[in-house]
Amino acid sequence: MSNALRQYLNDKASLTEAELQTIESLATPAVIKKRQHLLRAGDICRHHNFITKGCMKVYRLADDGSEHIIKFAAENWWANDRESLLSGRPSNSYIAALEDTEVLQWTNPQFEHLFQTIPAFDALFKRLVSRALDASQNRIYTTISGTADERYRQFLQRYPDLIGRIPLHLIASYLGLTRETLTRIRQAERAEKM
Amino acid sequence: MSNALRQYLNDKASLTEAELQTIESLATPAVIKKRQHLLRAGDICRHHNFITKGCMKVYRLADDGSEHIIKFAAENWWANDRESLLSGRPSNSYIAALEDTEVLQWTNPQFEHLFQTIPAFDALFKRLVSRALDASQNRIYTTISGTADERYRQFLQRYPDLIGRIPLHLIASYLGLTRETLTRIRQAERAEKM
DNA sequence: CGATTCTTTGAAAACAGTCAATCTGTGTGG
DNA sequence: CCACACAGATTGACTGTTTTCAAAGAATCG
Repeated sequence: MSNALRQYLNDKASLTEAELQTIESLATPAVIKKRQHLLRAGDICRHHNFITKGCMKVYRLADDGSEHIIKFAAENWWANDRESLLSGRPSNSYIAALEDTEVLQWTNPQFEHLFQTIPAFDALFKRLVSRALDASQNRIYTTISGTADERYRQFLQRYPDLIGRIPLHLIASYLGLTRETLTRIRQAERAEKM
Repeated sequence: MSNALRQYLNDKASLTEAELQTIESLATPAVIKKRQHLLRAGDICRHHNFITKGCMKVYRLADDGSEHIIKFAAENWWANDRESLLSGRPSNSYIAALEDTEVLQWTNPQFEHLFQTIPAFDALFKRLVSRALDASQNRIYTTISGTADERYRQFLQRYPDLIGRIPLHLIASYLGLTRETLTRIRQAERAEKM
């Protein structure tokens, strides 16, 4: 089994060897090839997915068929529709692989079991959800307060490792822009530097 | 002491009378008059604030001095800068009263103590933070995917109790619009219905 | 009443979206 | 190895939406 998870957990929490093994033993590995879906709207999200390799997009489709990216998730990120996963109701979101991707999966009952038996794991997730909420609020702020190019600059700062890896039209979608507008922003930026 | 908290907690969690009393006994009431601040950017957020009466805005100031509303909080809502409260670092946000407002306050150590001694309280907050994260992601989606008037309609649906209570220019700020634009959207809506 | 605060209006300018076409690079199958 | 298809990026002209600025009209409060 990949040790990406081990490194991640050791980095983020203090777990005993036995606890690590319990967590690992409940995980099921899965491979999602580029362009394949891990989840579709209407389906119920059944797993917590930890990405050990590759990259995915979490997105929704608007009534007019346009795709809007909620988030990207590469190595050491979690990709799932929490709302569906925790409520058992159908998902509003799609999750698809942007590259050949490897994930580790746990069902929600398995996760609950881990929470109850491993306090440090419970604490880790409290922290993660809490941070995710803060990050989400920050994104709301930049989205409502900034112009298109401020949003793009913020994205560059926050996710430098994603640029070059993710097609620009998907970044545009994440930022709430059309691909053409993003092209023009980048063009203007280049002009500025000369 | 106000029993708004009691009703809220009984509604959201199963707590014994003794647990309720513990929670209440640690709370400090405070009154914030209309237009007064509960928190300013640069200060450290020291309390979890539960609103028992009134209404507040949580906002940030952009470099150009413009105000952008992160959220509104009326009765039975929590208003604080979580990032500052949990990290101990200075806040980026302001919190101000839109009406004369009464809150109950707990320090973070008090909250941690409650989490550790009252499992149902811990579970309640896990749920709250989790839901808040889902709501935040949903708001991001509507913000990046919708037009100004779709965002406004969504707001009406989601927070019908806030309209009429909160000045329109603040709602515009929440939606990432200018007040003039919101006026025009509402005008168009009215025209539509005739 | 006078002073704020809030809302509306109009005209012009800035901004972002749409549509259609082209260009680029990549990879696949013949 | 070439030809073709395909995904991605760019460009130009045009349209539509939103902001900006300036002003004035309601509403509320002391």
